[in-house]
Amino acid sequence: MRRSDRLADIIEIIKDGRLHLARDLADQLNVSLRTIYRDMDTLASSGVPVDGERGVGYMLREPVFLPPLSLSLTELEALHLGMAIVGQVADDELKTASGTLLSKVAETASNRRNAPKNWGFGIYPFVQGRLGFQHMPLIRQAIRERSKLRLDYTSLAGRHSQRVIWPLQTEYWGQVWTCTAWCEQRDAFRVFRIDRINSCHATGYRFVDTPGKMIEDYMTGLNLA
Amino acid sequence: MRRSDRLADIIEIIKDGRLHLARDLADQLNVSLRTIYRDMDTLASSGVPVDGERGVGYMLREPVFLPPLSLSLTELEALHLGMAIVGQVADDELKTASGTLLSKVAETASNRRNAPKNWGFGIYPFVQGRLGFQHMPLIRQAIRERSKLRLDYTSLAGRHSQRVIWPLQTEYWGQVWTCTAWCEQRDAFRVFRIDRINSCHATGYRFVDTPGKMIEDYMTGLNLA
DNA sequence: CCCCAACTGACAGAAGCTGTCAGTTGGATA
DNA sequence: TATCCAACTGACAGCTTCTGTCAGTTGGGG
Repeated sequence: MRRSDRLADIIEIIKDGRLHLARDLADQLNVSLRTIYRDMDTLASSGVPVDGERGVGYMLREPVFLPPLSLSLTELEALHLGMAIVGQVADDELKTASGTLLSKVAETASNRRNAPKNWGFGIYPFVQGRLGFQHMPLIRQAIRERSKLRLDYTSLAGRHSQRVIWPLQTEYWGQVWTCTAWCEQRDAFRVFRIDRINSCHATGYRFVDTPGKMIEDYMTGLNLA
Repeated sequence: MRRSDRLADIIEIIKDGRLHLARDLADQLNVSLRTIYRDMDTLASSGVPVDGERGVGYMLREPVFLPPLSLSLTELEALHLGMAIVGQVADDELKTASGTLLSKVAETASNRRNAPKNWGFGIYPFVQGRLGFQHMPLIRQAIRERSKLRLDYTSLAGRHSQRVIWPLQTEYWGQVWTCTAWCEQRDAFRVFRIDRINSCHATGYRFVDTPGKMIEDYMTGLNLA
């Protein structure tokens, strides 16, 4: 087995985010412990964000690593269109992310033959107004971490309420963003318009995926076209 | 210099899409011709789409290669949101591309710690109806290749006309797609609603970027908010 | 037919990789 | 405080791989 292939294998293995001992990697790849340490050194010097801690093991630092991808022109166009739209309809956090993502791709894809300066997509503001964007980063984080949120909400009918919700998913409807959640007060699924949220805070508690209270359960209860 | 680094360099060099002679690469990288041939073999066996033709040189086949990217969680979310929207508002070609792009990313990013099955975004159809999507792949191709198109068009006012246009850019307005082009008949920029295009064919002729007739010129003529 | 430049095979010397061994270090646990 | 763990480091010899040289072949274009 070529050394470079083994290095790729190591990345593949530790990419699961779990802890890995050099000992285990050595066994798995049929090389000596010393070789693993040398490989880790090589990887680190190539910019792979691998952390080794004495007495603990190896882990990949947060950023998710994508191996070399080969994208077709159309896929690149889809990417550009998607990021252009996200840059228009999403909150600042996602806008920034769409920009940095594009710049990472562009940096490496730009010096190809006939690289277009312009990707042939123009996106003009088609969602305007106060959309409650300020709450979206917190809500997204809560969805990721399964954190409960305390909402101060005013329904479309004008009714005011306070809820503790388990945020499951955000939806984009072309005009408004909503958040589907399990509501502890109503003990049922509820969909909240994000622009109607007055305030929104993490409670500090987590929730756990519970059958009957997961986004899949909500989806199956719907009959979409 | 490590061999694996040199292989990366070779990819970097030929990624410009131009023709490269093994001789030149050898000079540039300070190795012998034979070594370049061996490297090319290694690259090909690793799946890099490099084409060598006797008497001609080396070139990278179409698909654009992205080197390993490191994306933050938020960037991955932006990507998922963008592709979800593209999957709703674009034509079949782009829809498919958004799907394959996501699957390529998912395949490699999915087995990370706490990989979400669901990315917390729901996108519901917010653009419906007959939008002239069937013309969009052709238009996009024409923009890429700078091909003139012959249109059969019905304006919103109901006026029927035939045009030869230089397609420059497509725009998405949240409800409709348009194409901005230089119109040979009017000798001016025109914006066409794609859902009002009755038919659309390549003329077989190309146009060349001409000052005053490029998308940048059109953009500077606008005063966007 | 010739030219070009990609390709192939063989071989020996150089370079890099690997395992073994014998350590050290920093953090967590007892 | 001592002990354990597993990451780390340095040295060295043997092995593997890479590399340049040389002497060819092959396929396409003029």
